Amino acid sequence: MAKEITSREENYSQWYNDLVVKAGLADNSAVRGCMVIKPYGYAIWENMHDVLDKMFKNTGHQNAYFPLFIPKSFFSKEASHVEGFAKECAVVTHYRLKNDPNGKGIVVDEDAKLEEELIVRPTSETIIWNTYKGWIQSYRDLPILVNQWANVVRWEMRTRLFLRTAEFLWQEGHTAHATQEEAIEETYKMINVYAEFAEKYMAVPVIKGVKTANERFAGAVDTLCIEAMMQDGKALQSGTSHFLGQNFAKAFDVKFTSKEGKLDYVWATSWGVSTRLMGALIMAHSDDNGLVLPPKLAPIQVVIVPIYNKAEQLAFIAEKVMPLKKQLESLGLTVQFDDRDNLKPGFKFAEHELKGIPVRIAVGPRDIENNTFEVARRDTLEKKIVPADQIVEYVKNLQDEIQQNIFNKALKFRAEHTFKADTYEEFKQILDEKGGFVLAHWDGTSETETLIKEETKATIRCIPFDNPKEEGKCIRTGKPSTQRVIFARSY
RNA sequence: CGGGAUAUAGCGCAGUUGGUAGCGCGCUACGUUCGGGACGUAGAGGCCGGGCGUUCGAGUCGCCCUAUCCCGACCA
Repeated sequence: MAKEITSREENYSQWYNDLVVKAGLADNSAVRGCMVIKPYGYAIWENMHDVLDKMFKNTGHQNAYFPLFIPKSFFSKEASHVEGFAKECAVVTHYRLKNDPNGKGIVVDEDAKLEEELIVRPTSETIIWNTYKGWIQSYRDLPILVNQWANVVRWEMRTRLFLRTAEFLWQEGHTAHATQEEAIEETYKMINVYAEFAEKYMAVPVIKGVKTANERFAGAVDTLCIEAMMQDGKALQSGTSHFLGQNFAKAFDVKFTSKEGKLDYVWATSWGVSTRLMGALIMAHSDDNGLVLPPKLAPIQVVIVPIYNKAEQLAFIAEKVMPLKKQLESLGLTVQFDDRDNLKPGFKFAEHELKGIPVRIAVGPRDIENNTFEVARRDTLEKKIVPADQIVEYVKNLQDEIQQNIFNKALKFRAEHTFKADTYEEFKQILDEKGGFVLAHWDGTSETETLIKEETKATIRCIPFDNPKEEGKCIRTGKPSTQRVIFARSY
């Protein structure tokens, strides 16, 4: 019986995959590139969902739901949106099956061909804007601040659990505004919500910034994003918020009468985060013993393991543990008493570490005798004997301490893996040998960015808000530049 | 869509020159264990991805499908 989690240093992607599967988060599905989220993984997603949902509602948004299927013609209405999304989509062409006339099995009934194909949504801008057209006549109908929790499908050629699956769960906010200023404000507001969620709940430090034209969402005027660094030094785009200008309003002919009685197109935003956040969470904190979950999102925050060899002993321990469990629960903590009798304590310890449970309390004869508990924290793996009268407060504080500690650790890691490069040689060397974020000058053109991408596989992750201005020369072309931007290889 | 690989028990794999299927883990029962991934004994579990062919005989050889994985192009 071995844990068989590959070491991070040896093969990062294998380590990641192993962890996702062994920790009971997800499996590869029988359907190509899709995933099965297991209950434990889903519990984490549910916690993320609940926190985000509350944050959206606190910023004035409401939930709604739109169709899974989108008529093909909707996609041809916004020109650049077609470019970006017309390709890798699942397409429904028929609506009926029949028994195979030549033998056994079921075949598609060719007589049941759809007049117009339906596209399984890769994102919902088009169907939502088609709907908004009917909702908006006057400035009094604005703003519309709607969010949708849904699944979407993008038929990617290369897939990876959580990071890029063919089907994934996400939320997409779609807002409509009377003015450009208000829409832009909304775009910034939501990227700030994402950043706050990432840092305060996921304990993942992120950089907020704006995407370059190359990396911009298809159909957007501007794309804001949060970028996180994984433990292999690669960047992960963790959330985006788009200012769509009037592009979709024009494409779907959504006009409103302003206060002044003038007819104008409405201004739009869209923003989303997905189950990819699960990947970020895993890759940002976990170690070779398994997951390390931030207490604020852990499905189980405290696990209590009894150590005993006779049934009476267990009963005795349970008697001592139950009041503690209740006390901790009354403080809002989720506590599990792991009294499974077919497993040894050592096995349970390893399993709870694999699952990333922040705090483990062990209770055995020794503790009963001394009136103590053994408390182990997942982030540092340190163990401490705590007197019974201090245990509740200790465990409560430890939750906050772990939350803070793993954030600090990730922040430190990012700082240690962020470099400046002033020449192209230096730039490439850092990418190959150290990885991480490279701050470098760039001449501001798409052509140069594409060139650098082709030559080094690094892309501009974002231009951070409040980026310091600095005179310099583009590392690739030598042309003048006014600021450094963040380059990195990414997922 | 190119290039490579794989498909055998729930999972991970072995299976020689073709002779009718095995190992480890897990699972079930009982017993001993229990402060860092225990052990013994006894069990259960397989249309060898699908189809066609070669052969007395195919997990093994040939052809054709299909699916999955890895590397590219694409991407939250």
